[in-house]
This record gives sequence, C-alpha cells and structure tokens, in this order.
Amino acid sequence: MHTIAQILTNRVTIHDIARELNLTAATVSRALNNNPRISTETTQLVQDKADQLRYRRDKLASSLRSGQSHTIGVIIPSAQINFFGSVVHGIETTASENGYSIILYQSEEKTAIEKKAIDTFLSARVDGILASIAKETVNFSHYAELKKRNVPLVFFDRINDDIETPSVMIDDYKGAFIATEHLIKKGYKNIGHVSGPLHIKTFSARLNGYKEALRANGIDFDEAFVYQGDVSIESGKKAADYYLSLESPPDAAFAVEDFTALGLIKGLKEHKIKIPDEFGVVGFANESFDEHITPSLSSIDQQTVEMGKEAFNLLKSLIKTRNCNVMLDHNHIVLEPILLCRESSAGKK
Amino acid sequence: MHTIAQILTNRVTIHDIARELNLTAATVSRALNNNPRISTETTQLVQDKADQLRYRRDKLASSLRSGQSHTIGVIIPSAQINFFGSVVHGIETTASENGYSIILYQSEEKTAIEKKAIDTFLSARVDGILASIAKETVNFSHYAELKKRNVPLVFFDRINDDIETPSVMIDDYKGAFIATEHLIKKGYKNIGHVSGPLHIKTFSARLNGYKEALRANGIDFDEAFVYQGDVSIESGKKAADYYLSLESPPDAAFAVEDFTALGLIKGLKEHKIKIPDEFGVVGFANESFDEHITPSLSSIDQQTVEMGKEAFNLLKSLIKTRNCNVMLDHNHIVLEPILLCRESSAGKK
DNA sequence: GTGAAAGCGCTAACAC
DNA sequence: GTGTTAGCGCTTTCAC
Repeated sequence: MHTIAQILTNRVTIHDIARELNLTAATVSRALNNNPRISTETTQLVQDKADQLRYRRDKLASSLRSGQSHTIGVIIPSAQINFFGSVVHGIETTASENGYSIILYQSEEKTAIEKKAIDTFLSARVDGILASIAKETVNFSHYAELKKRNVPLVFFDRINDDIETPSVMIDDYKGAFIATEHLIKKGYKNIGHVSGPLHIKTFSARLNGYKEALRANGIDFDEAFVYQGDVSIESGKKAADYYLSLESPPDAAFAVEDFTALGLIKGLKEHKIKIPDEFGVVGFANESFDEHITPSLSSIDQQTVEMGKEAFNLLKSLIKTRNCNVMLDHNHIVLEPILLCRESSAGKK
Repeated sequence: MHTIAQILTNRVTIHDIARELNLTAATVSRALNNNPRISTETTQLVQDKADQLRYRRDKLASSLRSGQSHTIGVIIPSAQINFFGSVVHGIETTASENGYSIILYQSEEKTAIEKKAIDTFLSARVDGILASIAKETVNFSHYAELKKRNVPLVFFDRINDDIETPSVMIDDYKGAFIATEHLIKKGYKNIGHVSGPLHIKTFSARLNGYKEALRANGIDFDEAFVYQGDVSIESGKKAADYYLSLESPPDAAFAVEDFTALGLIKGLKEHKIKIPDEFGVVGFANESFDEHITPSLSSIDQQTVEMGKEAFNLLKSLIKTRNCNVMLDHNHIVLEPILLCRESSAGKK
C-alpha cells in the first residue's frame, strides 16, 4: 500500500483514491463534493480513503476547472494602521467562516500599487474584491475596469461615487451628531468643533452633524467656534490656543478625530484648563490610546470589525448573484456609530 | 475574433494572442516569460499584443502547470493586534516587492483554526508558510507535517524549539538588559522588575536580561524588587502598591511590557509619586499609546516591520533552496531591540 | 450511480 | 527560434 513517507512526499490525487477503490476519478470527485448522484456507500468509502491517504483537494486545479477560486482580494492602505487591521480582522474572520481565503494587498496610499493589486487579483482569478481607496487616487479607471469585467467589487470606508458599486461605511454625520448632542446633554453650553479638511467628505459630514445637533437642540451656530484644523495632534493644540484666545471661549468641543482631540486635551492642559470640569472633549475613531490617556477620551466607535463583516457579506451576495443581473448595484450599507463615554466628557462642575 | 465564451468571461488567453500573430501558444508563453530563445522582435510583438488585448496571465493555470504558486501563507493570531498588523505590513510589502502574494489567516489563538489554515495553504499550494504560533497550541504535529512534506516554514515572534525550522524573533534578553541599564545610567539606584508568567520564554528571558544588567553594573539582585505580574494594566497597578508598601521601595522599574508599565504609572500617580522625578519606568513593546500618555512611556521597540521583512526573506531563500538540501534548518534571526527614551525615564531629580 | 472523454490555461520536454 | 505534444489535477458534460 502506502508508506507514511510516500503519503507525505508525493501529492495524493483523486486518481490515487480512484485506483485504490476501483473507481474513476470522476466518481471520486463527485463523492468528495457530496454529489447526491453518488451512492452513500461510495461517498463514504471515498471520503474515508481520502482521509486515510491524507488527500487534499488541489485548489488550483479545482478553481481552474470550475472557474470559482473561493478567494477574494482585499486592498487596504496599510496593515499598520489600526483601523484597517481591525477591518481586516472582520473580513478574514467572516471570509474564513464562509470558506473563502483572502489575498491581502497594501496600497500605501499609492494609485500605482492599487493598480498592481488589481492586476494581481485578476491574475489570481479572485471571485471578488474588497477595497478601501488610496488617498492618492483621483482617477478611478482601474476600478471602472473591474465593473466592466463584471468582477464583484465592494468599497469599504473610503468610497467613491463615480464608481457604482456596493459599499460599507460609517455614518459620519450621525456620529458627529451623537457626539455633539452628548456634550450638550452633559451640560456644556458653548460647544466648538475642531474640523478637518472640508473637501474630504468624511470631515464635511462631521461638521454638518455637529451643526445639526446644535440646531436640533436650539443652540445657535457660531462660526467662531469652528476651528479649521488638519487632522493632527498639532492642530488640536492650536485649536486650544485659539479657543482660549476668544473673549468668550467654548466650554466643550467635538474634535473631528482622536488625534485632534488628543492635541486639544494637551493644549488645554497646558493652559491649566480642567477636563472635564471646565471643558468637555469628544473625539472620533476610538483609537487605542483613548482609554489610556488622562483623562480618558470619549469617542465615537467606527465599528471596524462589523464593517469588515458587512463588506464581506455584501461581496458574497454579489458573487452569488453575479450573472443574475440582480440590481444590487446601489446597495450602500451605513453603519451606526457608537458613543463611548469616558472621562473627557463627564460633565461640568 | 473573440469567442462567445471569452466575451462572457472577459478573459484573453495566450491562444488569442497566438492566433492574432500567427504563432503558437507555446511561443507566446515563452515570449511573455522573456525566454531568451525567442527572438527580440517576436517577444516585443507578443508583449505589445498582450498589452493591447489587456491580457493577464492566469495564475491558476500557470501555477498548476509550473508547480510554483508565488503565493505564501501567513498565520497570525489576529490582525486586530497592533503588533501583528505591523509585522504583516512588513511581510506584505516585502513579498509584493518580490512578486509574491500573501494569503492571510488568523488563528484567534486556536489550534483548530491553525490547522485549518495549514490545510487551506496546502490546498492552495502555497510556496511556503510564515507563522506565529497560537497561544493554545501545545501539540505541534501540524507544523511537523509541513516539515515532512518539505513545505518551507518560518516562524516569527512566537517560535517553538520542537520544530526545527528557521525563525525570526526579537532579542528579549537584550531588550531587557538595555532597558534596565538605561534606568541605571539615568541615575536610578534601586531598580525593580514587574514580571510576566515565567513559563513563557519571552518573559523569563526578560527577567534574565534585567538580572544580568544589574550584575554587569555591580548592583545586587534583590528578590523583593521583582513583582510577579500577569501582563495587564491591573498587575502594573498592584506592583505600584506592592513597591510602595516596602520599607525601602525601588526608585525605578522595568516593566515586562507596556500595559504593565501603564498600570504601574497609573498606580504610582495614585500614590502621588512623581514620574520620572521620583520613579523611573521603562516598558517593552512600543505600543501606540506610549507617546500619548502622561508622562510618555519609554519602551523597547520590537522591530515589527523589520521582523516581517526578515521573515519573508528567510522564507524566500528556503523556497529557492528547497531541493538543494542546503542546511538552512538552523537559521535563527534575532533582531536587535531598540530603546526609545521618552519622559518616563528621564532621570531623577 | 458510475464511466468516458474533454478540457480549464498554461508550461515544458522534445522535436527540427 | 518556433512548433508539436502532452499533461498539471480537477470538474463536467454526456453517455448508459
């Protein structure tokens, strides 16, 4: 029969199983795929023999023949960024549960690498692609080509409206609304906003959410309370300086994201302002440092793992309905942001 | 020109190129692979036509035939853990530069999932595997099988001595030595160590590094200065309580990792101990919160990106020399830890 | 319920 | 330098 050494060194194929059981490769293939036309006994026999010989289906051959690779391509800017590591966690976990493997590619925010990623994925005949667009990318023809080639594509977090494809993102507007309203409810009266570059949709949506929360609570919007920052610790610090230079400074602020909030807190501390007693702060992103700084930073969680999960599920349904012309093309999932209330917004004293 | 099947699947094959140029598929294949036996003109002709038709090599077919997939499998506990996200960054970047794709799998610290990952990789006929062992894993037969099957394997960060295979890890002993000596040089006299579970090699190595640094600097080791923790913020806090309960407490401590150091700092602050003026602290890992807490935490960087890069390079050389019987089996790379001096160990006043 | 035969798209041995 | 032929290991008609 077979020595252990033989089993380990030579690849076992369906032909080996077929030979040992006096069957044909076709039957073995069917049995391994639980084809109902094969008798229960044969199926059992084949599967037992496969186990015994430590057979493993050759995915290359199988995919080549069937046209389905059960592999998806994932493009993220960088695995080093917490946010994306976390989304990838959600994607891989869900993909794995569904029998899919993921090929990971990092764009490093470069369009050229993004194109290379798509090339690689197409070569590998992935069943679909999950992508978060690189910052550098302004021309989307490589994504458009995927649509033309009928390759399932789902954007997550960073989407683009020129490409009509399903997507998953967080509700920035709502997150900002919740954050701002939280400060109001905690008793802060004059609430500012440290903003980010407004040509980026994410940041303008947060500004709008902030404004609307004020309006909904009968508070007049004051242009002077919006500090136009650039998403950095430094811009948070400058915002603190700016606010305290005003004749009547705000007593709280919603920062466009956590690094800005961190800078704001540092700046306020330098001015000996007590947080949250004299000034409340809420950020956005739930960065890992939030709960470790002093005071711990209230923030809006972006549901990263959930985002990965939803993105995969969306892609999976796209794959399933690929040729059915089902109009899934306008399927956009918007996730609910979650307020994490920590020390920095505990209320005025 | 194009068959219906091609229009439907949108795939151009070497046969299409061959037909259009009155060549055979073999010649086209050779030309695309820059085979020197093909004339320069033909090669150019073929490559131009390939571009024109937007041909992309089918990696499945190519790998199936050639036996080389140019794909490697990567097992990490979780992409959500900063450390591993960062290592994956290093791996993917280097792999990509070398024309390799990576399939990512998360073990979630479970042996069963680890086995599934290996199964998947074997099925996908990866050229090699990069793995960081799951915490749960005590039986390594699935890794041993890879060795028997002659599948190139490299461990990173979490290694096991039972399996003889190349590996990359950080020098824990040296990192601890550097951290401890740094505190001595900064003028702290009585230096403690908040330890982790000592049955884990990483942590016992750090304890040894700490001890040796004391010895090398002529300081007597005092058992009472070692607090046996469990790698958590809580154990850091308890260590602070413990140290301050001593008749003559230490004036500095090297914490086994950053969360312990964070807890230590929090605990010391609660006791109104000034850091670094009255007490110096150094951690290990260079977590992302280190530079954002107050005081910022001095730590030992683990060279995560470099680790990924080295791991891939090691795997690549294993793949290249696979059948040459080159004794690469005892190749263990140990990375130099790097001290990051921040506020928490700035020196006594 | 199983077998025979035909590829999926590519590469590689062997021709000439 | 290029063509011919034969698969890689699998799935999938089409038979019976």
